[in-house]
Amino acid sequence: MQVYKLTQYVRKVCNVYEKSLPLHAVKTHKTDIMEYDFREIEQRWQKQWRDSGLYKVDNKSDKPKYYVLDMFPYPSGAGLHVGHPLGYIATDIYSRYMRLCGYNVLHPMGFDAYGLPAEQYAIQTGQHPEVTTEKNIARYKEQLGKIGFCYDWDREVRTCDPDYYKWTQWAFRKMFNSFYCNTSQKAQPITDLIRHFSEKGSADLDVAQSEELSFSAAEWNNMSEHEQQQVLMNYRLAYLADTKVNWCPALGTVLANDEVSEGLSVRGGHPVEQRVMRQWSLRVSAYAQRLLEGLDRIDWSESIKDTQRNWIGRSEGAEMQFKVAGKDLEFTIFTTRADTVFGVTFMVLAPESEYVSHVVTEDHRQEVDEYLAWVRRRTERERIADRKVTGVFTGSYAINPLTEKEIPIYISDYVLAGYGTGAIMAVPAHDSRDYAFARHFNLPIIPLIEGADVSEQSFDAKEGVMMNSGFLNGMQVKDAIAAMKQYITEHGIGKVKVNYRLRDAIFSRQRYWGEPFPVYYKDGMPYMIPEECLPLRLPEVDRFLPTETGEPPLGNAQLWAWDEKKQCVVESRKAKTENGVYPLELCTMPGFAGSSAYYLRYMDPHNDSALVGRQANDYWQQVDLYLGGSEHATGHLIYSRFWNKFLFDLGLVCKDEPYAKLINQGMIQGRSNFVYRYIGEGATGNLYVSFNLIDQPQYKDKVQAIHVDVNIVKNDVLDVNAFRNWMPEYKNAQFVYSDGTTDEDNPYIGMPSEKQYICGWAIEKMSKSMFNVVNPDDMVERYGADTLRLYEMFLGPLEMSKPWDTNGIDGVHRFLRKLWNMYENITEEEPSADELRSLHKLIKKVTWDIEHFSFNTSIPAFMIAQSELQKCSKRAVLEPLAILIAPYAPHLAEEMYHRCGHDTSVCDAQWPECIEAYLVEDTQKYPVQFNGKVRFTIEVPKDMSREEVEKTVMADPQTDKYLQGATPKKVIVVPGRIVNIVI
RNA sequence: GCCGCGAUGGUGGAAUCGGUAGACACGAAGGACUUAAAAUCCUUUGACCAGAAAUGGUUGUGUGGGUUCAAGUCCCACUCGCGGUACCA
Repeated sequence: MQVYKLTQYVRKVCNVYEKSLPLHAVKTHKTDIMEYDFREIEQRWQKQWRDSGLYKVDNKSDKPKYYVLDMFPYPSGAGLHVGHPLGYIATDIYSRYMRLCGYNVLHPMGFDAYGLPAEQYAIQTGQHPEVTTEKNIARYKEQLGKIGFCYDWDREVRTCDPDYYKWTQWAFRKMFNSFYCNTSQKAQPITDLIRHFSEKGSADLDVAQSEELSFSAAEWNNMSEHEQQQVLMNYRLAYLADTKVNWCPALGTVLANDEVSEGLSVRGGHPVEQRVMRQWSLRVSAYAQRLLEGLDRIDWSESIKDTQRNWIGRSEGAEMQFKVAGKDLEFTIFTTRADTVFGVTFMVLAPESEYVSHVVTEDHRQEVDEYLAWVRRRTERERIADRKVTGVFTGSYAINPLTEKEIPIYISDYVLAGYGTGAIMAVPAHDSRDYAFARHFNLPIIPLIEGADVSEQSFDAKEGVMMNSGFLNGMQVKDAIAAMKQYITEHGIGKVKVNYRLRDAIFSRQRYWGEPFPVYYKDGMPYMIPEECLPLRLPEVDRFLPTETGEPPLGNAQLWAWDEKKQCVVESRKAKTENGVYPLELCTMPGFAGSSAYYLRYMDPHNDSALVGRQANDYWQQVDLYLGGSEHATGHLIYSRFWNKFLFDLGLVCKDEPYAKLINQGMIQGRSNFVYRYIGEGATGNLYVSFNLIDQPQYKDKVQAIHVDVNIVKNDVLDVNAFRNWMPEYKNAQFVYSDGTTDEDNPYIGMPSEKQYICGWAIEKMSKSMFNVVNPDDMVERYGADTLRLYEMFLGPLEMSKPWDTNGIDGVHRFLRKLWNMYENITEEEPSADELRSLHKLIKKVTWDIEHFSFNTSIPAFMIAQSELQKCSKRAVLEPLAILIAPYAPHLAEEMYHRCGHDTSVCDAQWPECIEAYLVEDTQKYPVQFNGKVRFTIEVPKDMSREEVEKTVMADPQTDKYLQGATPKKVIVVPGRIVNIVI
């Protein structure tokens, strides 16, 4: 008895062990059918493709071009999980399909290799970020390589490669030397502006600028070089300015708006505070209107276009001047509700507004200073979390230009310095924020729209008939806005103005691992390193932390000064001692610098005289299909469009939009599993209750859910031994199994028994901390790349988020094996009509699916065709079938195609054409409905007329049964579809 | 709050033009093969009701209305979930 149980135990342990082995390794040998040895097949073909350069792409071809791009991955230390390749598989399918359709397809891959995580890791471990980055990239490439993508690796780019960042620096230099002309609506060389200044000063100028300056030509010409440079900074597209920035103390750097979410850094979740610092910025706002208009001409999802429209935030309104009572001072506000001027009962300035110091009266100074200090102390996060009304009276009054009444001027942080003019006219009756403020400070609220009840809340809608508004009374809101705009323009009180929410991008990072700026400082004034000296290489530092004096990490570099004469980098200390040697910029560029134009570099990756050669750019034009996550909507996808438009203005690229079509893939979520630790009375912390029991009275609310590694759970059944071995704290775990028995009822502790421990589950983000990460390598190892590719697509629609559950993968693996078995003995027989119908049905379906990016629906179509053609071994069917599946399962397809007698790659075959004639069936099935309910179906000849179908149905004996003697009111026959009899 | 997306069996999902809802796959149950297990194959599988069975019926796509001969699909109102964004004047 004992002996028997022991052998049984040994066997079961072996089985558990075998489960983790590749399928083919445990398969018994079968002699009747050939084995699907996916490992051998995949490795052989991957080598063959590599050796033959099958995926090398040429910039010259008679074929039409097609450019497919995946979003630039950041090579993280964690490697890829199964969610990452989803989009890459989709684009790979599309690329292979387009190649089969006769296109010259560019499908490159590279790495966004600069970034915070590698540097944080360097700070912690002292390892150079270059070393870890190199290692991570190698790992990524290995993982990607196993999945069988058709990337042309000769075109790989890395943002941290000097040959690459040379062009990032080069573009920055160009931006520095450009300004944006509003009249021509494009970037122009700064030399044009200098000429204008020397001829006309600031007159007749309509350009993008930080602030409005006014000077004559004479004044300009009398300025020192230093002063002129200072003025020019107001117009450059890459400019240095004191800006209110998001400072993240934990990361020791400034972050862009899109890198901050709810007051925390997106990377790492550290608190962020506001600070004023001298930073490089890119004048993205100059392009706001073009970025907005461009959206109408590109094929992107409506949701991402909407996100960008909101981010750009165009609003049409008016700027108006308000005089300050008793002072020779007026200030400007921006409003979209010019119609509400008669209801303005107070004014509000942003705490940072430059007007503040001018309007504060002596007796209010202390109170105001205290308030300003308090506002400054608050972090961004506190401000968002705590929305209570705060503010302070300045002691001054403004004069309403229409009512001539005096109204108090307040300061409050609900008015933002960075938007409009940093000052507003408050209309409490029709703006909820002004309303809350007015209520708090007991300020008057004057309703301006008939029927609006403002006793409880403001009436914010832009509709209704005006009242209490002088000459506007009786007008509709829309008309009143127009009328008021005209009035203020004519009376010189203000002007019509369009405002954008989009702000300039802060471009400096106080970090090491990024592109160095090609900039040195002469008397604090920045100068560009000559173009021919690029790239300016990232120097070595001995530590990656800020210097003792608080300078960025590059301050630690020994070799980091510019010798203007020798035109080279020299020892940092010489900047203090030698003439003609100047300090170099210590900040580096942000993450989006290197990813803004990478798609252009892929077109011509080895060109050392241009970012992209004219010919290469003319050939590839722009990205035809871009696929990636929607999280880049307000970051990369705006910057990249901006960067491209700038290069377009300079005549360096031929298209003003980089990505013609954009698809956002959904996220692959994790499916987490849980065990339930008993924490009730007498708990030892060692007892785990099966999921199906946790609602029973003795366990209810007495268990604690704990994440368990999904890799030791199958179909929600826990491998209890693997669990005990998983972590030391679970070594002595005891279980209450699904049938209520415990380990004590099962004397052989440690023996896998029939008793099952059922785990709970939840759909969560795929992450290490949830123990739900599934690795693509493991999937390739166990099932093969082709199975993984198919299963990733099979999971659901590309654009939708969906959970990963490894359990379903067996189904597609079985399908591939069955498909493979059809190719054993291929014959030259003529296919039957049925076989041709199955094949051409499939051709039609798969072609439609790929063209509509509906990859998930193709897999069932293949499965159905496989089962219909199970017995077919005819080359005339099997060969096109191999081509059809080639985009999805390239290794297997290659093998099958060669078995059909070819010695060239299936990649260069021709996509089969659907011949409609084969699809035609001679009969047609009609579901017959009575009052919309299907009762039976009839089968009639295909070409039967509507009348005859009706006659046939009415003559059918089953019809009498459902009519029950009644006469039909109406019989609807939809040819080829349905019959509905209305009684 | 605002904007966008979504909701279909135990699970992932299908239904592409308003025309047989639940294809395909997983899971589950039962069976065959096997000393045994794995693998493989076969059958059943939305729910409910009737029947020994064949089968027949009712109900059913987040909720409530509507349009239509016919609605998962179109219209109106709402609920919940996910993502983005937030004093943007």
